[in-house]
Amino acid sequence: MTPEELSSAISACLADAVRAGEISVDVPEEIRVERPKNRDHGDWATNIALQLGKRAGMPPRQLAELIAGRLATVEGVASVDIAGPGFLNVTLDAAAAGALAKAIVEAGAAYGTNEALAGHVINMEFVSANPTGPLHIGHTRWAALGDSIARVLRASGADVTREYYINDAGNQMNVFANSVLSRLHGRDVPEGGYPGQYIVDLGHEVLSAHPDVRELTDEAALPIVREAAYAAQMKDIRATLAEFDVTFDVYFSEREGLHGSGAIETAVKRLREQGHVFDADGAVWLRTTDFGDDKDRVLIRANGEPTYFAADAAYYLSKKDRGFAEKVYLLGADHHGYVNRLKAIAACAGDDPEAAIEVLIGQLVSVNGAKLSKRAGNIIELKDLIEWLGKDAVRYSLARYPADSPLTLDPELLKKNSNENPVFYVQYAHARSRGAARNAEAAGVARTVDGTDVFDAALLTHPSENDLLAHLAAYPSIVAKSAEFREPHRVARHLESIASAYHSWYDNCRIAPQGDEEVTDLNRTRLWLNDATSQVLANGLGLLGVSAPERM
RNA sequence: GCCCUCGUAGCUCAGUGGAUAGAGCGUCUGCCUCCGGAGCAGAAGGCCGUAGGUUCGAAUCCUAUCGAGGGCACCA
Repeated sequence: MTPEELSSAISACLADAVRAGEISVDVPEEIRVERPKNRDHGDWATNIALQLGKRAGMPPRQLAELIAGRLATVEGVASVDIAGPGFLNVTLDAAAAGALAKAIVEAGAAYGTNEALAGHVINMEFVSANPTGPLHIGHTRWAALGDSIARVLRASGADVTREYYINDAGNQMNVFANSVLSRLHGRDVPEGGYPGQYIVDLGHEVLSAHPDVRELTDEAALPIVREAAYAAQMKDIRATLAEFDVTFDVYFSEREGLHGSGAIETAVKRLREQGHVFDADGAVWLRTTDFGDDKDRVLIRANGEPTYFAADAAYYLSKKDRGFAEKVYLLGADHHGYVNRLKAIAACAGDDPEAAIEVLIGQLVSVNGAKLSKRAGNIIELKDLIEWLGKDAVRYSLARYPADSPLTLDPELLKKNSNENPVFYVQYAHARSRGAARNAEAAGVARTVDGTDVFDAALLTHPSENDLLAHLAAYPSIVAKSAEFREPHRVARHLESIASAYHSWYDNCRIAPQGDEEVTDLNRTRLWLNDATSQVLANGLGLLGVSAPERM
């Protein structure tokens, strides 16, 4: 019996009591069932009686008794106790709890997926680093978390598109091109240009593609250099993201998608039709103050050039037109002033901003003692971070904390291949369970005998088995919560609990027989539980973009 | 000035109304003739920034205050 099944069983008990006229209260849709910290409080506990007591006009303990009496008769429930002011503490039959092990193995990679967000069509925009330089530490947190959030949302049934917005329009591209051009001629970077050795390297790349570019006048060379350097830089960014196991479904070019296609002009026109555009001081404005912004924003400058804000508006409409009802923006803490403007755009476009736009703000992350990249001009490059600490360690340590907490990573810890390092602790649990399975197989233990599954859940009676099963049982609801709150760290933390429960179980319960002992059904049943643990760890690590090694 | 985020163990951080506030690291004590000791079992360590409020119950919600970081462009 899973916590979800127990939850609906309690719900049914309540509904039954209502039908019988013993209480009068609205039965909540979802009843939270939690794993109590104290083992004396049973396998699962709920405070539903405390919550409903007031509404039902009945002392919580009395309400708890109505539920407990019914719940105790449910198949798989061994006992129900009422504790304290009205907590319900439920203990399951070993067989009812243990059946889960087989169910997990049979579900495989699908265990933990759910349909809570089915029907949601979500666009997630993140990273969106400018194509004028390499990815650095400022991009890593959202790269890791954004990708994991997308995976968790998909695991909950959502239709997610990961999008990277390329700021390839505007003056910065010419500044970038001028920097590369200067370096390629051996000159210093002009005032306000981009520093860093990588600009020189880009120059070399441009030269190998266009050997004669140095013969041209600067004016003639500039567009060639710009396009070649831009392409080379984007290639570098994509390669780094690939190394980080982060993939995007869409790379959206501002230049092609908005400026080249006339989308900005169209967007201004559409917003004007909605009645929120006005002209003043020679410029074209959007009246965002109608929707909570603290000042109106310029769309088209007095000189006729569209602002960055106009591009934002057009980009919003592009997402809307492409069918994304929900648009998620993952931004750094330095962009929070942007949120109201963004929502005002949605409102001006006639959408409900709260439903259409979700902005997640991430605090910056720092790494103690990280080497600054001379190549890229004294920043910490993501590429270097991956090479230094390893992709798994970087991704896991970022996924382990919620985005809004300021974070300082300790590289000395991350480099350790031991239990001091949480990523290795979890990966090791997986590798160990695979090793245990190999060992069991060598000892003649198999989950099936003559084509028939051998599994007797009632044999899983050890307290550590009960504990491990409960942690495995909670996994799907952790994934669902993780998707609901956009917080993959919940998955990471739970995997650590599972790893701990597994190690403890491993220490207490042998899977393979010892010495000359016969292989028993207990060995076979435990192999199911072992393999179920491997499966859940692998599924969870997969959501975090971290590998689940067979051996370490 | 206005706005946002964060103050929890020595350190890095979980914990979005429930039972004795948790994990990892660090410190201390035990456990390897037997499936991976990259492990397990245990100990010590807390005025949950501070002060009020809400209620059966608050680290959690509200108000104030102190501290840290960030934001308030016809820049991109």
